[in-house]
Amino acid sequence: MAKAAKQKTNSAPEKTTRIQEINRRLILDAALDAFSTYGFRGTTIDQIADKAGMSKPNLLYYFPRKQNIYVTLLEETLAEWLAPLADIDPEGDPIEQLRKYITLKIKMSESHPEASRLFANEVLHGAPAISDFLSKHLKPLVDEKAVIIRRWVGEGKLAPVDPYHLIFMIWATTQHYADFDVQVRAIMGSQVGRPGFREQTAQAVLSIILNGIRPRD
Amino acid sequence: MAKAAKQKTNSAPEKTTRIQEINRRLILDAALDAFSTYGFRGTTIDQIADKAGMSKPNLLYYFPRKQNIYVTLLEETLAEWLAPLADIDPEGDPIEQLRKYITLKIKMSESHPEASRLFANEVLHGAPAISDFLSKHLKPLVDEKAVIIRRWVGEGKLAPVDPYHLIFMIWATTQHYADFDVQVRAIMGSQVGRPGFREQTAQAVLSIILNGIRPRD
DNA sequence: CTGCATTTTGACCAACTAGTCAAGTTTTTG
DNA sequence: CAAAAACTTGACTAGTTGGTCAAAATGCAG
Repeated sequence: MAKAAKQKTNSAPEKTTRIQEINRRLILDAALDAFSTYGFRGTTIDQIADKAGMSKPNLLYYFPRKQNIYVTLLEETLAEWLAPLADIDPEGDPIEQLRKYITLKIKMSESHPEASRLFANEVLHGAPAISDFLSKHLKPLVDEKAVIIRRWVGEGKLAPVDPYHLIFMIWATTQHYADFDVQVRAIMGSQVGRPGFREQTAQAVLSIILNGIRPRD
Repeated sequence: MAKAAKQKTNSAPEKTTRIQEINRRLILDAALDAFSTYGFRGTTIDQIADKAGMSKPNLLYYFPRKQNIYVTLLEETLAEWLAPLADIDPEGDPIEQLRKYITLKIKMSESHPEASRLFANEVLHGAPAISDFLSKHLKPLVDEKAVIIRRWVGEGKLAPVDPYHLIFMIWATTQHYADFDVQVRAIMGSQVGRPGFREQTAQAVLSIILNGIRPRD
């Protein structure tokens, strides 16, 4: 949807200039910061323009509507955010695959908390901009992985567990550290910033979930 | 903070009339609905007044500022929301106590999803209105329960687990079903509404977490 | 270096929104 | 039942915000 700047011709090519590339990036970075902190309604175009170091009309030259910036950001983010799930290998060792997945998600939660918050905010408010994406891309992917997990359970490689709830639990737990960062900090204080905190978190989460789904006799 | 309507005298008593009681309730109910769906900035006073069936100036007669409604709601909600954690019995059986806690949280997530979303939204945006509450009330409570859990671990009644991360995991997982309801529905479809879904959820969550922290030899 | 396309911006507007106010209506109370 | 208190509202204001526009500045191909 996000139409770029005006072009010489009205045909397909959509060539982007050097300046366009730079400025669109500046805008998107600034917008991610703002949207993830204040939400869509709580963010003004002026704020984004300021942060991006340009005038409001100039920003609107690249993204004619505020909504365009928001949707572009979500689209950009979602693919990347879901990649690790797609990477779960049906032929790998179940516990090992899930360990890798959880570890990666915790890393992402630490390195891109704004992306997590942007997404959380959108879903929290009913996902008006991405409900299509959820049903057309997310659901099939999860369904696919659920089949694999269910097979693993059938083969006795995992304790009997509902695959969907397991995936929700992994999402909820890992993203909690990004989305509820303020609360985590209020409770754990200075520990949060310290080096090694992520490893400690990963250790605790992995220990509970993996032991929770390890096959028992 | 939330000052009630004008009173006869300017002394302490703060007596509330029948009408005040009814109307404040109408306003707060309408506001919870709106704030939890659209967030603070996304909700207008007119919206709340409409939903509550009164004029905007009349609403402002009861809550002179939009902020007042919001803060009152958060305060009202938080105490109730935290009660189950406070109820964990240091002398009870660890697994049983945690089972009860998790079950209760999942029930609340289903019966009061708006409250969960209101809170999630506030924390997601940096908890500007309740950071005091977090450090002055939530932290001490969690610290207190962490000591208990740590003792349980020491006594060999639970597998070695960091109490804070365990509590975060319980919060994250249970509240996920309220906060990310749209996503859960997009993926699990019609199952979500069906009777027994909550029991199925509770079963899955309990199974993973409790087995994850059950003492191992 | 010249002419055209691209980029940038100050000034502006219309819609929206939190909050005010004075004048009315209803409820309570002595 | 009359006066006082409590409640209700239409009309309004001031500030904010998304978006427009025409004109100026800059970049770039030949």
